[in-house]
Amino acid sequence: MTPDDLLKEALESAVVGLFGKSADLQIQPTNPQFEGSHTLVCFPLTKLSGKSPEETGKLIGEAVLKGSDTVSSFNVVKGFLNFVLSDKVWSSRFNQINANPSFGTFSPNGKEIMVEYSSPNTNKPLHLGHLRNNFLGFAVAEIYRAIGYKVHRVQIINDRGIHICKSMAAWKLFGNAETPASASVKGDHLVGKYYVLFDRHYKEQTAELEKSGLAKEQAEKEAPIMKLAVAMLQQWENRDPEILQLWQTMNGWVYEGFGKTYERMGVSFDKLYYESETYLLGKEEVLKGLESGVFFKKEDGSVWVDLTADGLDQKVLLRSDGTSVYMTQDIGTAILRFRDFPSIDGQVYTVGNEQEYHFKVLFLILKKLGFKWAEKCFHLSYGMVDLPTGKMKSREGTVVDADDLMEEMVQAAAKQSQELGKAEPSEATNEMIGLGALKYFLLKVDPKKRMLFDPNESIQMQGNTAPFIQYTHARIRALIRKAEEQNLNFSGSFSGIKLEPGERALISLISRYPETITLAASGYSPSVVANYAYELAKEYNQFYQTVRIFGEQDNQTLLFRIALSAQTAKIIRHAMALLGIGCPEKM
RNA sequence: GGUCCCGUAGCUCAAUGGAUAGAGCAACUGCCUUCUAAGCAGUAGGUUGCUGGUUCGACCCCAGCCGGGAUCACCA
Repeated sequence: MTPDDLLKEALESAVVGLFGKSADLQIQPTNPQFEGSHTLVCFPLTKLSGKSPEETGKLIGEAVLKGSDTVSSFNVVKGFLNFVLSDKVWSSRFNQINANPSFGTFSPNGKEIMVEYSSPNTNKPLHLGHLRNNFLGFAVAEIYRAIGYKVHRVQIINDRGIHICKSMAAWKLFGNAETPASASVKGDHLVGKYYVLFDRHYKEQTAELEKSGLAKEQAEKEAPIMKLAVAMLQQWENRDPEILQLWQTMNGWVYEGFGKTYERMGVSFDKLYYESETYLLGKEEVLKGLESGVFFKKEDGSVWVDLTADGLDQKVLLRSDGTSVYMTQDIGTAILRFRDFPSIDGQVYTVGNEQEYHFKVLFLILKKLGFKWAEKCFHLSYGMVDLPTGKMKSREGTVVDADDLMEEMVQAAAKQSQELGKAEPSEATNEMIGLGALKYFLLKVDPKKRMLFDPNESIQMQGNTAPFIQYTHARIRALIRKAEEQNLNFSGSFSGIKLEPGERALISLISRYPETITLAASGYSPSVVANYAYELAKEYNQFYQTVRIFGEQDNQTLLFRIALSAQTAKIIRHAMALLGIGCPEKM
């Protein structure tokens, strides 16, 4: 039984004993400025007791103190009844946790979930926004795995469409057969270069056409380079061998580049879906829906869904020329996924909040098509990452490149280590610290909130950051090494230890770790885990700084403190791993 | 204009309807002969955008305003 359960039981019997019937008891963690760990809010009980909140609290407190040995003392402040639980309760809880090597992970619950993240276009390298997306999706997947789900990590790769044709067009015109090898550039960056080049020429051409008297809309259509890209898209749909070849080659470059980026990021996928392989299925399903009357056709041949009755708009699903749009292929992809994994209990789409409307429509369409699993689909919508200069715009060159940023973070970590005079910081350690700082920075904020990334200030290693937490872990590991050198055996259980307030607080925090993971999972919010890890590290540092562990004379207490430290390090490592962040042994 | 999200210390962020709204950064003051100072302790910093309402109790729920953002394409 956890301390929570013990107290709840004691409280329930006290309330029944005092007032003759049970009531809903509101127990919450005690505000740190008061003594105790658990607080009963007494206001709701005044109706039952017929007394003031203070008196009610006092009555209940006395009854609990007499009726059980769970509580060692209590105090009442206003209507709040604060309990100090007995050391016996805490140390037995600690023994329980200590004896459970898999504390924090739940046994398999037989459920399956699919988490989609990343899902980039294949025409340019990954940027800061993708980093938030990937870290978020990866962490949510890890958190669900921790609570017992079987997790399928997937992405849909937007490998076809006008965007890649733009890069292809520019490469064909100006590339001189350049390859990543010949240019010594990562493939995704090379393809991105031509995407930018396309845009530059496109702008020049439309400007000239406008000067010669064309309307803006007309000029945009008539620009020769755009006409080339559109022609390539049509050739692609007609399976033109030469175009397919070029398309495959350039996508191949991108995949190779992405692969390196993902590897450094520490994310991976169990299965990849490609738009080029799902869009036709989507088209089929839309045509089926047309037959069954879910959709309708306009005079020009385009196919639409009418969602006005649901408070939404009409939405095009097939263009008048029969080609599919984004929505079409998303319908296909969703159906394919539930075909591939019929027993999944949920599908999470990690996609920015600018697509909220899109997913609302998608899920509604799937429901209208009669797929019961439509309600299992969830859009994990997250806010944009803004720069001090405003929104990132790839066309204006204000994007923060993922590869560059990761490299900068690792360099910054190396520099920091050097300035602090750390001994022999290994490359692996710098990598863990630099990337850890970046991941933590992006994950500690509630996903649905927009966040600001200031390149000058965000590379920070003190305070509420991953390096702070990692450092706490490394310090504990140093303690453990010392204990092992001295052949101290700190496994096993402890009793009769007189606990310091900081030790009680630590055990209490550790004890709440499993429910923290559950909370993070149900809210799809790794920030809950991040904030917990920070709280735990902070609490431990206070303990570390007030108690001299190896200076302790009592052997049992010494061993207990080492065991408590070891347990803290273990949970820090576990929690950080859920965020995709490693913890070095030394730093 | 319709729909949705956000507004908390100078800055970046916390706070299952509960106590005197908390951290970090930046500023200032202390603490390394000690288990790692990427640390700890302290000072200062607030009308939680505004106005009402519900409640014993509201940053949180409701209504209205103000400010910021997203979205409403035969784009993705």
